[in-house]
Parts: sequence; structure tokens; C-alpha cells
Amino acid sequence: MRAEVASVVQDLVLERGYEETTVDDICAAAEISRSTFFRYFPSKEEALFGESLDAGERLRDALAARPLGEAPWVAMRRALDALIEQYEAHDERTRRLTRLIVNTPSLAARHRDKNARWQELLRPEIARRLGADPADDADPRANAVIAAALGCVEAALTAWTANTQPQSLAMILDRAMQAPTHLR
Amino acid sequence: MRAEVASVVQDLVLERGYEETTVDDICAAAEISRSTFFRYFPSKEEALFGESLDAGERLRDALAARPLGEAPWVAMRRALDALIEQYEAHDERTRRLTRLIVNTPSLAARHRDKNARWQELLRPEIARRLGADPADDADPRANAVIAAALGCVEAALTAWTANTQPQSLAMILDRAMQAPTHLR
DNA sequence: CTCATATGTGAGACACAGTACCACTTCTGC
DNA sequence: GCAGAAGTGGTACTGTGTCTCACATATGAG
Repeated sequence: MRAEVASVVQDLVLERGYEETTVDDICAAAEISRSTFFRYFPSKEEALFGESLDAGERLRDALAARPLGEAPWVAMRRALDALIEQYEAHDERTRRLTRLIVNTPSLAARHRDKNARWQELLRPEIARRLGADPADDADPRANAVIAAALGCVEAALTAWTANTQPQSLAMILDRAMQAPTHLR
Repeated sequence: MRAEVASVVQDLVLERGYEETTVDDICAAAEISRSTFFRYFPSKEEALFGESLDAGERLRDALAARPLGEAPWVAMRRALDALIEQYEAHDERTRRLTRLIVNTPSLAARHRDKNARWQELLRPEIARRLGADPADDADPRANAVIAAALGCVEAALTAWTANTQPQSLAMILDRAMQAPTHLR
């Protein structure tokens, strides 16, 4: 049921744009009341993002599964493999949705917000690999590694959706994540 | 006048929190009407951020002034010097404001939003230094470098405001920006 | 079968941000 | 003095999100 409403939201938003789709429109199309909509989803944005939220936990688990000897940056890249595959495996609809998110300011903000929450999830694992105290708020290194990596993902997604003929997202991300570390 | 209203906003927000301060409260305290408030500022958030917006252009200019032989990551770090100094030079009030921004979800989102706009400003300059075509949307490297660097700034600011006794922000940022590139 | 509680749903009022439009004042130059 | 411009306030409106209450259906116990 929740999934059904979410699907209606995607349809409408892909058709008319995000800002142009009101909650009332969604409710009419899904034949539910506003009350019911907000019982399922805390916000209009969440109805569009909700499914991809647990991807953060999967990412954390994938990261934890990497060998400890691996450099943090490399481990991050490898942990992202599954996520990247998921993006690439999906149909054209997902790609259009991603493009919409990248190009709609309020949705892009929401996306960055999701990254910020992922950051908190990944922080202990990266801190462990850095030999840092995860509780030490004064050590910026773990957050820096994660923010940098997720920033690269963001850049890769932008490039991926901007391009008309789809290149391999994995290759784009490799190129993106190599850039900051390539000092010369 | 605009500055006076902005100051009132800071006062109220620092005192009661951001979500707890309505535009009506601000108008009452500043003795203006809602109409006037929204004529000065496009949004409540902007009234809190407005002054720091042109910092993006200064950052771009500082970056453009770095020698071309410098590696992009190093040039970014050096270009950030002035911004960092500005943060550190300011009084305790600015630090409290920064902490509030980091800790208030909607304001943190706005802050990341500002970073995204900076990204567009800095992109041509970084692309030039990478020998990339700035118009090539399929090349993620420039965006990746910038997003990674700004992510490190974010991490540094978080660490800076979290710490009770203020360390040097410049040193924190050095540590943060070294983390992703320190592959082993 | 009947009553009771729980759970899902709808309806309406409300608070707040932000927009649009119109009326009024004040200041300026002719 | 007067006409126009610019700043200001008032009011109504749209849209998101919260809250409360009423109603329906279902499940379970006696």
C-alpha cells in the first residue's frame, strides 16, 4: 500500500515536476486522504526517497566487510560497488528520477541530507580504520574521508545523468574518486 | 537597515533556536511588517545566511590567484586560507552561530546548499587546472575535487564547533584535507 | 452473539512560510 | 505644489505539515 502510493508519487512527479505536484494531487490520484498520506510518509520528499533510505545501512555493512588492511579511501570505493551496481541495474525510470533529483533544488538538498545521515552511519567504521577514537568530535578525519567520498559519488551521479549516452557509472566514479587523491 | 534586521534575526535565533523563531516574531522585534521582511530577504534562512553568500566569489578569486603549477587539491586548500581566517577572526557569536547551523537540520541543509552553489562557481577554475573541458558534463573530476574539499571544510567546521576549547581551525582543516589523500 | 479495544481512515481546524496585489506614505525632482 | 518613484503595510491566498476528533472495520473475549 505504501509502495503503491510511492509509485503514484513517482509517476506524477516524473510527469509534471516536483514543485508542480501538490500533495492534494497525489491524494486524488492515489484515492486517499491527506491524513492518510501523511500517516504513510512524514513529508512529500520522503515519499519520493523513502525506499533508498536503508541503502545507508547496506553501505555501512559493505564497508565493515572490507579487509581492515585496506586504505580507508579504497575500502569506501569498494563498499560503494553494490550501491553503484544497484543504480546501474535499474531501469531508465530510475535514471530519470535521479536526474530529476539532481536538477530540482529542494530534492537535491534532500539528497545531500541523506548523505549527511549516511555520514553518521559510516563514521565509526572509518574512524576504526583510521585508528581514531570514534567518540572524539575534535578529529575531523573520518568525517572528511566520508564527506569527500560521498561528494565524489554526487559528482559521479551528476555526470552520469547529464550524459545522454550512459557510460558506466562505476567507471565515472573511479575517475571521480581518483581526482582528489591525484595530487599532481 | 537590512543589516539591522539581520542582527535581530541572529539575536532571536541564538536565543530561542531557529524553528522556534517565526517570521512574525522577527517582524515584531524589528518593528517591521512581514511584507517588509520578505522584501529584504527572500526567505527566513537567507536572513541568517545572507552576509556570507559572497564568500563564494572571494573563494573563487583566491583560487584563481594561486599559481597554475600547484596541484588542484593544494590550491583549494590555500584558497580556503582567507575564509578560514575570517571564521577564526570573528567573535564567539559567530562560533555559536556556526554551531547552531551545524546542529539545526534545516540550516545545515541550507549550508550544504550554499556549498553546492560554490561548487558551480569554482568548477571552471578547477577544471582548468585539471586540463579538463569545463563544459564537459561527463567529466566528474572537477566536481569531485570541489565536493571533496568542501566536505572536508564541513567536517572541520563540525569538529571546530564541537570542541569546547577552540583549536586552530586551520590546523583542523589541514588534518581533514590530508585524510582522504593519505592512502597509506 | 455482543461488547470492547485496537487500528486504519477521513474531515476539519490550525500554524507557518512564502507570494501577489493593492493602498498609503514619504521623498525627490520638475 | 505636484507628479512619479520607492519604501512600507495590509490582506488574502496557496501549500506543507501538525493535531484532534469522529467513524469504520476487525479482532478477540466473554
